[in-house]
Amino acid sequence: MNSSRAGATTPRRRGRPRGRTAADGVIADRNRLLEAAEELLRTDGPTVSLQAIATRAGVTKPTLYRELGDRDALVNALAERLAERMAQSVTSMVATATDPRDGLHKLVMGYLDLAERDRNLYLFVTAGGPGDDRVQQALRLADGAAHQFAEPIAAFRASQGVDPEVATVWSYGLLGALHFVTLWWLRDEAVSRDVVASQITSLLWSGMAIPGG
Amino acid sequence: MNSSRAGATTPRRRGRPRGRTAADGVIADRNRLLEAAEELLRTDGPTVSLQAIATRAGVTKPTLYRELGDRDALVNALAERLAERMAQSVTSMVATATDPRDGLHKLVMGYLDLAERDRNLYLFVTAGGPGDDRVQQALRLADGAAHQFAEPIAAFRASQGVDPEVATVWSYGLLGALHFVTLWWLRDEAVSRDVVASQITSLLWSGMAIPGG
DNA sequence: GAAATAAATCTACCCATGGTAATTTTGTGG
DNA sequence: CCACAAAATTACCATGGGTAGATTTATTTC
Repeated sequence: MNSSRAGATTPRRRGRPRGRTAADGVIADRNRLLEAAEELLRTDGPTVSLQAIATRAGVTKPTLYRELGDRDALVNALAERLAERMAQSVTSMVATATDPRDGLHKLVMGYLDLAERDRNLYLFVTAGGPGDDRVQQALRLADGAAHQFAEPIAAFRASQGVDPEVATVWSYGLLGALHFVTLWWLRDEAVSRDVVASQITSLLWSGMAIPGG
Repeated sequence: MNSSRAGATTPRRRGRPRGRTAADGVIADRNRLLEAAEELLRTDGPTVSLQAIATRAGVTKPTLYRELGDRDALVNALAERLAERMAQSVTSMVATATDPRDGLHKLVMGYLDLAERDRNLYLFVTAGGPGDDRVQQALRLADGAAHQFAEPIAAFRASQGVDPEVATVWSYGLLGALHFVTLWWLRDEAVSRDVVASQITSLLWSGMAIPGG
C-alpha cells in the first residue's frame, strides 16, 4: 500500500504535442487514464492520489482534470466500468441458473468473485474518498445495479400476483447485504466464498423465519 | 453544509491553564470535545474539520489530538456513542415486540428512526473520511452491532434445531441491507418510513421466495 | 504565406486539512 | 528557590485536490 514514486514515465514537453490532429484520439486518452488509475489501484490500494495517476499515465494533473473532471468524476467513471464488469460477471453466471433461487445464488457468487478479483477497485468505488456527498459515494455502485435488479423483481412479482412495489427497497437491501458481507469477507477471510454465498443466499431467498417455528 | 467560522470561542492563554490540578477532569474534557463534534456535525454536515471541532470546544488542534487521537479515533469514539444510542433505540422498541417477526420490524424502525434523527452523525460514522482502511471505516458501526445480533440469532436457531453457523454472515447481511436502505431513504425520501420498514422487514424475514410459486 | 486564433499541455501556484515540533506557562516535589 | 512534569498554544510541515497562466503546436483566415 505504499505510494510515492509510482512508475514515473517522464511527462511530455510543454505546449501542445506534435502530430495530434483535432478530435481523433480523445477517447483513447481517457481510457488510458482510467487504465492507469486501475493499475495503480491494484498495486497501491484505494488511497491513490490523482497526482500519482496522472504521472502513471505520462501526464500531469491539469490534463487529467480536463479529461476526467474532478476526483468524484474519476470515481464515477471507474464505478461505471466496474459496474459493467460486474453485470457481465453476474449475468454470465445467472444465465446458467436452473431456477430463481439458483439464479440468486449465482448472482451472489458472481458478485463475490468480482469483488475479490478487483478488490481495491471495489473498495475505491464503494468506500469513496473525502468528497462532499457521502451518500452518493456509498450508493454509487448500488444506484446503477438497483435499477437493473428492481425491474425483473417487480416484473416477476407482478406476474405472480404479489405486490411489486417492494422492488426498489428490496434491490437496495439486497445490494447492501451483499456489500457488507463482501467487505466482511474480504477483511476476515473467515470462511470460504462458497459458504458465504450459500448463507447470504439463504437469508435473501428464504429470510430469517424458521419454517416449522 | 458550509464550514469556516464555526462558533469560534476564543482559545485560552498559552501555557498550562491556571487552577487545574493533576488528573481531575480529563474525561470531562474528552466528552466536551465529542459533544462539540456532534453539534458541529449536526449543523455543518459530515465533512467537518478537526480544526473546526477543536475551535468549537474552545481548544486547539494539538489538545484535541492529545485527548482523542487522530481523526480515525474520533470517528471511532463517535461511532461508539452512536452505537450505544442505537442499541438503546432499538432495544426499547424491540422490548414491546409480540413475536420474532414483530421484533425485527421494530428493530428496523428503531434503526431508521435514529439514523434520521442523527443523520449527519450517522453519515460521518458510516461513510467515514479519507482514512487508510476503508473496510474498517465502512464496517465500523456494523462490527459492534453484528456481534450483538449474531448471538441471539445463533441461540434462537440452535434452540430450533437449525444450523446456527449462519449467524455471523446474516448479521452483516442484515446490517448491510439496513444501511443501504437507510441511505437510499435519507437521500430520496421517496416513501414513508413505515413503508420502508415494512418492505425491508418483509425481505429479511420472509425472503424473496414467493410462497405459492 | 503570415497573422490570428484555437487546442493541448505543462509549470507553478493556492488553499484546506491532517498531523506534529517547539515554545510558553503553570503546577508540584525536593 | 529550583528543577521537572503537565497542559496548553503558536507555528509549522506535508500532502493532496484543484486552478491560473505560460508555452508550444495546429488550424483557420485573409
